[in-house]
Amino acid sequence: MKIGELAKRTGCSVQAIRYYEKENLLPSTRRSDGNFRLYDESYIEQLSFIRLCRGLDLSLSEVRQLLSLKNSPGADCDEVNYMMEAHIQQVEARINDLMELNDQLRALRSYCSDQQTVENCGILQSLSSSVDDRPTGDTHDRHNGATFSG
Amino acid sequence: MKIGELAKRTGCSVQAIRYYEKENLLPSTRRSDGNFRLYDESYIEQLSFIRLCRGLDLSLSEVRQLLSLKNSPGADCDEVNYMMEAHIQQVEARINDLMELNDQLRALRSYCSDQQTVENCGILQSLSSSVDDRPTGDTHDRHNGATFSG
DNA sequence: ATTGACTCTATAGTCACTATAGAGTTTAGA
DNA sequence: TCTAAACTCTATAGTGACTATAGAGTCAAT
Ligand SMILES: [Zn+2]
Ligand SMILES: [Zn+2]
Ligand SMILES: [Zn+2]
Ligand SMILES: [Zn+2]
Repeated sequence: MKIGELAKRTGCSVQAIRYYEKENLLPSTRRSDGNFRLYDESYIEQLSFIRLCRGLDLSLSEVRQLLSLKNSPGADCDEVNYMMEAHIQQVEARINDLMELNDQLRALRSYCSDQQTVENCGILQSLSSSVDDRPTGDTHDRHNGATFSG
Repeated sequence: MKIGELAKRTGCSVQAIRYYEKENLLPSTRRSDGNFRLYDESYIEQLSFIRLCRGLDLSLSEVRQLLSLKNSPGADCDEVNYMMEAHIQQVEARINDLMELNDQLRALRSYCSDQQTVENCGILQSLSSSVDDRPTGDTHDRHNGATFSG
């Protein structure tokens, strides 16, 4: 099976598959005479595993860890648990952030009644007012927003 | 006031301020003899406005729109409302996605009881199983994930 | 032989910045 | 006055997980 068929059967894009290979999430395949990648059925499962993890918002680096654990069946699964726990907590923190954000947005929206001019718009007025009792911001970090210092 | 002081007083990084200028969210300033940017007090408010919007997860392009509306006080504020509405809906959709995701993650976590080997880990087993009745994924799009076709 | 569909690599772009290099400027103290 | 520290400047590369594109090659059918 060539890459296009694999893409179609897994719902991935062709470029994503090549990207996963480059990032060592999928092992390199043999190639045809014309240098086309040739996949066997096992790749469907492997790629589906990755897709599933991505659907759970796991980062590629987390998926890489899971894959490497999958390949050491004797190890115990502390690491899996630890990662899942950390991931869940991140997701929950993000949910809390967003819900707080949502409250603020709704409050803001309520400041604007119908058909006013921008000049009198409560939304813009509120956004332009002083910011003293607001949180410091930066609470809405992305999943892997590490500060890389090397 | 030089850029460092503005940064300190607003909680922005120096680079972010320069970035906002480059992206036309902040007007260019006059410069000192040595080509340093010089800001007056009004920039504190302007930058705070931007920060506040960003704290609400508004994209820079949305902030740009708000700023340009702020500068046409006679216009009516339909556009503000429309944008806020769309933004709120995006945030709420994202919250719903994440809550569904969270349920899945918690279910997954419950499959692993204490101290098992990877081989027997319910989490990995579940992730490796077939994917038939799962959603198609790609529901967790980022804020501005437009497909630019130009 | 040619068309069209597919594939290849390499590269640039997305977003909102951060980090760095290498240069110049200003300020304080010796 | 010299110098060192602290600051600023521009320009460029990097972040994540891809998408989009260019320009070339491959393959099957006509
Ligand atoms: Zn995670
Ligand atoms: Zn209004
Ligand atoms: Zn928005
Ligand atoms: Zn387990």
